[in-house]
Amino acid sequence: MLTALSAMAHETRLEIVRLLVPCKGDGLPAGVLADRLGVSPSGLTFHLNALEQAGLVSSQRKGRQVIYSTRTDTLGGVIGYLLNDCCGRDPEVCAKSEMTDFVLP
Amino acid sequence: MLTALSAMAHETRLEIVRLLVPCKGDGLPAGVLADRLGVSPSGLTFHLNALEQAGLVSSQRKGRQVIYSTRTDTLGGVIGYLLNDCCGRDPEVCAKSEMTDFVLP
DNA sequence: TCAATATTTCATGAATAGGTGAAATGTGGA
DNA sequence: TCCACATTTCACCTATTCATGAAATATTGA
Repeated sequence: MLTALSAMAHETRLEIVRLLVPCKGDGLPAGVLADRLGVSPSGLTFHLNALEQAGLVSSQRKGRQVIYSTRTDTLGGVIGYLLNDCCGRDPEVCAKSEMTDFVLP
Repeated sequence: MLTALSAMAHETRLEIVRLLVPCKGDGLPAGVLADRLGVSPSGLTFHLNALEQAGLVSSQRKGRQVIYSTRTDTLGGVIGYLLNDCCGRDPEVCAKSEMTDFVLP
């Protein structure tokens, strides 16, 4: 579980997840991700490996491209872990997590 | 937001949060945390600083002890950020986050 | 087979995280 | 005031993370 949290605790990797989630099962090729994020190919691979090892994304070769997509089960699992296991479904925490206008203190 | 995620992406710090959440506003003194976690005083301070800077805990001196408690608003905010901002309230992610029996893949 | 495209692997180096223990600080009681 | 307790600060060291660029690998089409 920690590896999944650590994996998400990086700007580029969080951005990868944000780009992939709306694409659902279709995913996006590594090259497109690299372009949109403005990172080098090898840099992207580094981060994709971290996400894949954490079970947050999966990959599938299609021709000469490699398509990456999110694993919604793991993604939900991480959030559920924080909500249930770590915060014990504390009512105040849960209530705040429903709000969409949160700004860091 | 990233600092909060990074702050939680560490075993000791996650454990601190888990110990503090059920204590609500009462919190726990640093010494008690150090004992329960089996970490050195200076090591504990290091992690408490990270959590406090991320807005996840707050501290208050009471006599010679320093009492730490969680900030449920930030805690909920982090989870809400993942759920709303990062995963766009994706139905599958949300559904999985409600489950309490998740095991890492 | 050759060349072009897409991605990964590898070696290198800088920056940061985090553990340890000694010293410093703040607080209360004798 | 002096001492004990509770916590923080500091210096030091090691391991890890991450960025970079060159070389290697896989795939397709000419």
